[in-house]
Amino acid sequence: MEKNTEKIKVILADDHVLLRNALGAMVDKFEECRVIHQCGNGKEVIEVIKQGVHPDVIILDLNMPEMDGFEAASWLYKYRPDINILVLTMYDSELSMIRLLGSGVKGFLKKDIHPSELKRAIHSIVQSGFYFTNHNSQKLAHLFHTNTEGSMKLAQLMLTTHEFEFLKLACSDLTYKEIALKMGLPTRSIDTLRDNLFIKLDVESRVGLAMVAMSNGIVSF
Amino acid sequence: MEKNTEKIKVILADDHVLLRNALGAMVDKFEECRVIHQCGNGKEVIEVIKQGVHPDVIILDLNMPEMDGFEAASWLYKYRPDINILVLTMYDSELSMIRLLGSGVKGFLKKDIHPSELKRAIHSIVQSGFYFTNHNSQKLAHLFHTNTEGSMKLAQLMLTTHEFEFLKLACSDLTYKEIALKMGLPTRSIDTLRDNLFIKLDVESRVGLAMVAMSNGIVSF
DNA sequence: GACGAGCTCCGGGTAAATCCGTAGTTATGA
DNA sequence: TCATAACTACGGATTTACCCGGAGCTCGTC
Repeated sequence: MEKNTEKIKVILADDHVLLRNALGAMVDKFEECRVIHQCGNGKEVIEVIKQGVHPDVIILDLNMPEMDGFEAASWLYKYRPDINILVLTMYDSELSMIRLLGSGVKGFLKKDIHPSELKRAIHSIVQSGFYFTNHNSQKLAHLFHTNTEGSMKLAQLMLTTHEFEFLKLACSDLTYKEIALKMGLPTRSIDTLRDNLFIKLDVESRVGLAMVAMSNGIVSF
Repeated sequence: MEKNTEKIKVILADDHVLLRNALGAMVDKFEECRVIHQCGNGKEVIEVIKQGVHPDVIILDLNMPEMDGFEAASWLYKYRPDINILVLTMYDSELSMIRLLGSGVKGFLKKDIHPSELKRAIHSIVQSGFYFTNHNSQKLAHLFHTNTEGSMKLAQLMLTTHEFEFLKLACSDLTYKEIALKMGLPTRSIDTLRDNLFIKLDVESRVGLAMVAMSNGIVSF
């Protein structure tokens, strides 16, 4: 079973068993790869890692129950910064990309790529420690581009802890007053948080906030 | 290539190339099945069908660009009611189930099932014309259960054309007044639409509506 | 026709969300 | 050290969202 120890050891995390299995079969067919574990959420990943398993790559889905890709990536970055993380996402969002970069994620893949791209990504991240498609690179380059609107846009997409927490709570039936209570902040501060997010995320209503949060995988549903 | 014509001919529609390919490879490995086409959206499916291709099963994803699973299923039901449709969805939603049943969909699959379940589903829908998991059956049975809250709940989940249209428009920055304009209805009617949907969908704010719409695949994003 | 059910429409009122401008506090860096 | 920016906090004014009750309308059923 475990004969060929030179193979790239991959852990796959996605809550959809069907797709995870299909993807796992595909990765296993890449000759130099071997899926050593499949997990349904971030917690399972961490448990496996804690048991001493040391993969070369972890392919993380963003939306998962129990513990999502964001949280899992943050944990891994903190306690096992040597493990390469490749995030596989439905969305093409600068917002989550920025956050994930902060969590030490070194590669992004949209789910609409060609299988050969996945293969290339795995090799790239193992060999060079990172993987970005041209598309991603362009986005990043554009974001970090100084002097222009680029850097402003980057600043915009850096959400503070409060903003992030608020954004998640805004995706509910809760009143701003109730959200303020939950966050331990005065209602007025919530007003400012909201107003700032309206500008940062380029929306003009709470529904807009909720839509952005969902379409960027920030809230799981 | 096309030697074994007795195989079950499958068309696969999902906008995520990676997952679609992985899934296609899996289905192709089921000995009695053969994926004859892969499509990225509903429009492509319809084009293929119009060209005279006649599959035994079409496996449809719900969220797709251009033309989503709802629209594709409706078209197929109208013009090719003999083709079996199997809907593959991320969500476990009674709301979309009801709507899809009305579009002639005869089988549902959540993306978190085991591969063997997919195989069983394909065979079942080809042989008996339908496929429901125990879970689905229970949901349906519960919905159609007369005399109790069941039938009421069914009625609740049957959205009118206006309600459906409003629900989609509610997932935006538009004001109710603006939505009213777009729909050509007086603002007061929008009020009633909203109030009814609050009850039907068991939420108590517009954000709640948006969340339900998104988590049931009613709005694509 | 009488009836209820479902859809559309309305008035008036309260609470919430949104907009405008202002200002204190911290951290960062020239 | 002073300037700058980012975060937090506030007051007051306006618009929007939400809630309550009522009423006409069509349609199918008995």
